[in-house]
Amino acid sequence: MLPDPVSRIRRFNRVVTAEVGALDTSFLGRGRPLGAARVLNAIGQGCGDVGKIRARLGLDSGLASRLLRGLEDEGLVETAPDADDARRRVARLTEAGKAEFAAYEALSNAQAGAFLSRAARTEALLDAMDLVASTLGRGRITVEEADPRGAEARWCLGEYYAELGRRFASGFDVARSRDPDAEAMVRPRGVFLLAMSDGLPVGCVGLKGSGGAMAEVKRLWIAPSARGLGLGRRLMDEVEAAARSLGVATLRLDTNGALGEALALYRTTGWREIDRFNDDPYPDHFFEKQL
Amino acid sequence: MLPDPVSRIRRFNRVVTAEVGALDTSFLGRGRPLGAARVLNAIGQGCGDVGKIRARLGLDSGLASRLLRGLEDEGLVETAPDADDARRRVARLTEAGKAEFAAYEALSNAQAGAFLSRAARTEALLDAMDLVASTLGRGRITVEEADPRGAEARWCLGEYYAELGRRFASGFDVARSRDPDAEAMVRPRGVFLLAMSDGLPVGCVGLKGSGGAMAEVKRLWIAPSARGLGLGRRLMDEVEAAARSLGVATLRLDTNGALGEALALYRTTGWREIDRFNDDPYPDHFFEKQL
DNA sequence: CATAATATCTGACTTTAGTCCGAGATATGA
DNA sequence: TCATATCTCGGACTAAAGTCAGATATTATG
Repeated sequence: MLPDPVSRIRRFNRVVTAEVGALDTSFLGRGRPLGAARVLNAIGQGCGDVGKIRARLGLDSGLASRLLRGLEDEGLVETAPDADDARRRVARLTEAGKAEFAAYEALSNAQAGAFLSRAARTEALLDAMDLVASTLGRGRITVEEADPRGAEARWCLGEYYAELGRRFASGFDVARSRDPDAEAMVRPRGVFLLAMSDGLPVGCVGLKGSGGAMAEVKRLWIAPSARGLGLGRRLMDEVEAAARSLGVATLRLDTNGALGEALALYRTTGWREIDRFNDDPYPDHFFEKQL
Repeated sequence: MLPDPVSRIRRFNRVVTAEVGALDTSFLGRGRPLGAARVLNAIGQGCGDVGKIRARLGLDSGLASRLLRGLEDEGLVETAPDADDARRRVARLTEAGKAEFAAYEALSNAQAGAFLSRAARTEALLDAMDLVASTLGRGRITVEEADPRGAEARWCLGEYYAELGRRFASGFDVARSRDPDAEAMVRPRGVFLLAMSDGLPVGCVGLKGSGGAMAEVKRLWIAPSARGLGLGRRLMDEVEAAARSLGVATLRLDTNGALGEALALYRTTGWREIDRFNDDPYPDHFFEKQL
């Protein structure tokens, strides 16, 4: 019964509940009760609707209202009725509120930095934390359209290229590949989708279109921390839906036999293997799907 | 600034505070306030002294006393003065208390099991959880003497042999090695030390003695999740102290060049490389240290 | 337009956690 | 032995979190 899986999970819970509170005490560092600090931070992160705040923090309507009033009395928050539906109210930070929010952020960053500077084997630890967080937070992973030239997208693509370099026997050099220009992956020609898990990008896929009835799926990548969560399938479903919304009737893609998970995914989701349709040196498998 | 280390840590904190509470709600599942449930569980885990409960849970003396009284009123706990020092009181579970404790345990196990059954890539996830938990809980790692024939010790030794098998080009077969019999690693001839991190064994070392002035350090192993925390050095310090307490004047050990971390440790902690002193087929480096 | 549903707010309330202090019993050391 | 320290306990208190039942304003619906 010793280090069986269940006792390992329970140990993780024990340690984490004991230590994470100590690790990030930023919510308690400025002489304000936890509840008020949480509301302030939710607003600072752009969650202004009173109802959303309630849902996000799991608060009773009365309690939420009173916490908001407290922040208003402190001069940190202003509320106004929603323009579309005057029953709702929207809260936003005043200048003083922004300063206070920034102070919380700085505290939290400082504490995370201090923890990191004490840790050994930082990269392995961060990878482990990413894996645990992605698994625990799998239910909150969102897929959203993004600009392929944005910071998150560029980071994902960089990781994707690096992984191809490791997995292809010949390595991988973007310059030798038929790299789609970003324009082709932006509406109205195409789209670029990012999977986000609590603020961390954990996957992407691009649709490279030309405005016609045919488009190509490119750059499907899942972060190592988020594999096994069914995210590849989800991204493919979403990119297909986006393709339909753009009037695309036929999808194509190319890939390499070294990417076994991807091959398996395509083969079980209605893709048909076809003949080579380009002269890119890297792919050796070609697929098509009618929408 | 994107997936920089600090934001990865903060994401981990966010996800874990949001999810771990939901993951293990066993302390709230039986209609008893958190504080009372925590005290009951501390007692169930053998932490009966009132003072120890206070220290472990970080409670004020008044609060602890009141929670205990509450559990007594429920008929779950009995207290009695300590035999050695009648100022102290010791609490123990009644039969009803044991049943209640078992119910909490069952709840917690069921929830951990349910989480596990939903997770993919279980082994990688558990390894990541171990690594995170060992790092976060590094301050609470204890080193204690244990029976080398106990379950924890046997598990550590099994992991140690498996690792040698992976790291030696020739593999490793215990039967071909000069395996010390457990008797030689038990007082008064020797000792066996276990490093425990929140209930999980994360390292071991043995001292094989014969009752004379010479003894041999064997089986130094650190769990992958606990490497980089300085635990090897700590175990060696403790085993040296134990050797001194047994009247040992000279320590020896053998090791293999494939175990680089161990070699580096010995070379920087006062060990002197000497000639081969046995005919074990696996070691190729031999060390000695005067105490 | 009347009615129902929705969103927020307020006031009154309870529960839980936590603090402070002194009392009483016991142990320790000059 | 006597002062002092230690340990637990209970009383009085506060703070924070959470609950519940209207009140009010707005929007949706037949």
